[in-house]
Amino acid sequence: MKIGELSSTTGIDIQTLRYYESQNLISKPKRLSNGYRDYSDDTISTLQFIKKAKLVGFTLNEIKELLEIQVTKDKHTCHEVKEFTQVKLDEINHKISELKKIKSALSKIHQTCCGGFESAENCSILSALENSDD
Amino acid sequence: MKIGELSSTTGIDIQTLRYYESQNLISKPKRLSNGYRDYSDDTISTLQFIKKAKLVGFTLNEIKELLEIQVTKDKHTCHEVKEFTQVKLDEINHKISELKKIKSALSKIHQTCCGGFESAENCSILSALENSDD
DNA sequence: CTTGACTCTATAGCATACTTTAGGGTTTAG
DNA sequence: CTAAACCCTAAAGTATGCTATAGAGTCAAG
Repeated sequence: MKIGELSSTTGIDIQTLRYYESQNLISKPKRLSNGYRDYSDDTISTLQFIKKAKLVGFTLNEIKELLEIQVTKDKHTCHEVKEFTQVKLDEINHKISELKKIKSALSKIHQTCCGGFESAENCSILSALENSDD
Repeated sequence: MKIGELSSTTGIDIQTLRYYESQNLISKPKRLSNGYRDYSDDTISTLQFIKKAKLVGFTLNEIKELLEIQVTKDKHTCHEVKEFTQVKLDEINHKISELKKIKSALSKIHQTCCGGFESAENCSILSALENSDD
């Protein structure tokens, strides 16, 4: 699979794919005899993961760490992996709970704010958050 | 409340506070007779919201939009607010569901990966995501 | 056999979100 | 009254994550 196909499959710009390679987010692909990059199908799921992780606020470096989770004799012990995944799980739980707060505030605005003729209560995200009792 | 106190209260750098002001994320505070900024307590909750929204991947511009939600005679109609909050709610639901997928993959690694002596199955985030059937 | 679409490397530029620097005034404790 | 700790503006610099440009080779169709 050449870079153009990978790009249209994943919706990630060709330049960005080369950039990700330079940052070691995706492994260096084989090359065709003419020097063109020749990607394996596995790369697609890596890139889809990168897109999703970026969406929810992980940096490229954090994503690299997530992709590097592995237990190998010479690199990472079980203990390290357990510890790292726990830290990341805590982070993710925190993110989910913050998103839920923002969600309930927005829901409140969406549902009640425009009930009457310009009823002004809970019309700002901050007041909707403050009054949230869930 | 002077800028230093606001900074230590919120954990946001003084320079960053002035930057947020310049980007109109927080409103311009009153000034003391000596020209020092004099913040009201309201600013704290705005800044806490900014921190949380940043954490979950909103840009400063998106955060500004969220903070600007208001139904006012001359600016935003109910319809606009309804539409905008719906779009943001969809985005947030998407983020939550992506976070949950990553969470369940990490959980799987955390729980099963180190069960035996370097059992190698599901030890990468991608294989844990692929095998996820929830 | 050439033209247009594709690929390559290397480098420069850009948007976002800070962060630091320079140069200066203000306040407060000793 | 001075030194440390605080505040001010304006402008330059930095890190991250792309995005565009230049200059060149490759390939497939007509």
